[in-house]
Amino acid sequence: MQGASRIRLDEIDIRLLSVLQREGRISKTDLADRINLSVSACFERMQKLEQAKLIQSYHAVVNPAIFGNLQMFHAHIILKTHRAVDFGMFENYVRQISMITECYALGGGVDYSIKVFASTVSQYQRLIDDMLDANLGVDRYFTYIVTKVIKVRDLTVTELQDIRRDGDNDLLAG
Amino acid sequence: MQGASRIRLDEIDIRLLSVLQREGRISKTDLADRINLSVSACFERMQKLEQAKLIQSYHAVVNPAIFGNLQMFHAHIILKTHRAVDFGMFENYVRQISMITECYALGGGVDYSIKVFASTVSQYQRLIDDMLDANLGVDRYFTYIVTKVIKVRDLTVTELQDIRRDGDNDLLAG
DNA sequence: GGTGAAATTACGATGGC
DNA sequence: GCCATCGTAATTTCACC
Repeated sequence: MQGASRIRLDEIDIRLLSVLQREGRISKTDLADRINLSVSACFERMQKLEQAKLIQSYHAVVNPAIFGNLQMFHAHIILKTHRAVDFGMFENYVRQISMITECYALGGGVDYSIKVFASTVSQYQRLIDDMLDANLGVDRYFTYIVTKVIKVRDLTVTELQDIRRDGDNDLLAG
Repeated sequence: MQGASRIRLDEIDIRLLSVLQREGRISKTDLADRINLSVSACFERMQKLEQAKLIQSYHAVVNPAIFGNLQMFHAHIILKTHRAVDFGMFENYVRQISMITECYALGGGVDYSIKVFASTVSQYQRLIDDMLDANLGVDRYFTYIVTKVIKVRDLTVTELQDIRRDGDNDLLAG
């Protein structure tokens, strides 16, 4: 964590963050009401949280099916060689492909996991073929087509707090 | 897609969505400036897009390291039996576990992929052990610890448009 | 660090093009 | 479908506690 941790968060800050996480465009007046604070006090806290980058950004969520539904794919990827330069090349490649929305390096036998969005299976396969043709040293890949989305969400601040508390207990007990 | 597709989107709508996707808390006045529209015209379009649920929600992104960094895990899960009731039980279980932030049903040999956040490996393992103890009919599971996040982003409206266009070309050519 | 009131600016409805 | 106006409401500053 960067300079972010320099701020002490009290209950009010947590509630402020919780509300903004769920209602990113709520007016400051309504927000102040919600957390039982005067508008100006609320405003100052909000500014402080933004400046400290504890609030990183605000976004509208646009219906992803706006131009028709897309198919989601997961893939696991294993490289031929495992030097820093090999990883670097692969990572730079995926960063520039917009259809690849997520990429993680994994511990164990698989090097990378990627999430891909495409209109069709053949469009996805074209992306994979292009990747294989790009001399990135991909040894093997495994495609997992997503047949159903059961759950997708971000952790709320309350959940972050709960997980951390529970994890700390774990250390004491273990 | 629901009733959402009943609206024809022009260039101005796309730009409006693009701006709000990146700057979810921009004032309507600034938004209007940005897309070269009067405030009232901009306001009307924005309302229309919200009512049509093309804009689904607004959110503040809170620094997830606010209480210290969490470790991310991916897991693949295979059930013993594959009746609708087996899938239903598993899916209801993961829906109520907040540390599991994503869950997808996959085609092929693996039934489910989940994304889990935990403070420590042992906290993660406790979640898995609890899952195994819950009589969900889990046959096997594979844990993939995330060692590095290369990329995480949502698709922009422009990218959604591009993917769709490219996918349509694909159908014509193939 | 919190409040309340004042000046500035944004919002959202309405009527006209 | 876009623009201009206008009363109302929200925003942001500031002096004070």
